[in-house]
Amino acid sequence: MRENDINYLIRHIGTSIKAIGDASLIKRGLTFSQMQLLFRLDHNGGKMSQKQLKESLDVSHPTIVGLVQRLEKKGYVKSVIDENDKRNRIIIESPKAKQFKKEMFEQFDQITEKMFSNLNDKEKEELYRMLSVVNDSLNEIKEVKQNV
Amino acid sequence: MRENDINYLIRHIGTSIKAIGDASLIKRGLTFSQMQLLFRLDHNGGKMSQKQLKESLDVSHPTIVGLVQRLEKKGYVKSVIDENDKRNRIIIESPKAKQFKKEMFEQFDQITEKMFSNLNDKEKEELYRMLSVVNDSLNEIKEVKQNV
DNA sequence: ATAATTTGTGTAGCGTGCTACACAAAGGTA
DNA sequence: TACCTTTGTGTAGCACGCTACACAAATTAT
Repeated sequence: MRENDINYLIRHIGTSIKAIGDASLIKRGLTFSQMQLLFRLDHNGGKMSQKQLKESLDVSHPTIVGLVQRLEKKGYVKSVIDENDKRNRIIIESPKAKQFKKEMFEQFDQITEKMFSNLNDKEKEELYRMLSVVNDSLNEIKEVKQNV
Repeated sequence: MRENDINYLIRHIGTSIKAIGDASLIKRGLTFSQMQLLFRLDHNGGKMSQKQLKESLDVSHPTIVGLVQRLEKKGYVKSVIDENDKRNRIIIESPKAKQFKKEMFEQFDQITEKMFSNLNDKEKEELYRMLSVVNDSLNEIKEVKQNV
């Protein structure tokens, strides 16, 4: 076992998670990444600035712009300029999102639960802990690179 | 902790691995995914069919086509039609790849090692084991979906 | 008050993953 | 032999990551 085997596996799992998530959301015209955004938005009261969303999901700002634009086009989200600070774009859960969110989120939980069903609770905790350690290391590495 | 926190983390780590890998390979004009392909190719004697590569990396065939085309354009790989079976495309390590591979692979090992340096050997083994379990579950889920 | 900087966003363009469609080569069947 | 199926590739087109560049609004400094 080499370290590269782990990162190959992580990347491969990431792709699979996305594929399975996308497949089970296709009926609603949503993708896994779009669902993650709606999830965060809802758990923050259904109203966040684009900047907050970017930080919550930890992606680049062009990525957020794309996600929001596609969600808005499909009517899951409305976006308006903040009149108090016109640099800010405020993203708001649409009535359509509110209407479907209960069943959407339940379905989503079911899927994600199934993905890890072959690990027991203790293992899941341990997996989460180790992944957090790795994630922190990677963030440090990225910061160092930025300072060079 | 919820299952979705794990898959968020996995996807986020995957993105970070790619970003760090890409950044450290940019001097050679390579990406992390391209490097993974060169790695597999080299460990299989420097000569594989495109089909074999696709299966080894477990990606779709259009993905392999893209990777190979970009690597060939940069001279890291040569691709020829198999005269015995003209459906097959054979991918061959170029002299340039052979020349640089020792230092490239050493550098690559260093980077990947650093990513998991905050876990001890036992933890790495355990992480690898649990990820393998999850990966197997996901492959099963994907197969079921295909049969529907 | 004016100029310089910071902040938040948008666009362009690329790599890499995917599915869907198309096609030629090879193999199997009538 | 002629037809049908399988196999391996290739292309089109999309989503979603990213960096680099651009710009207006807000803030800070002179």
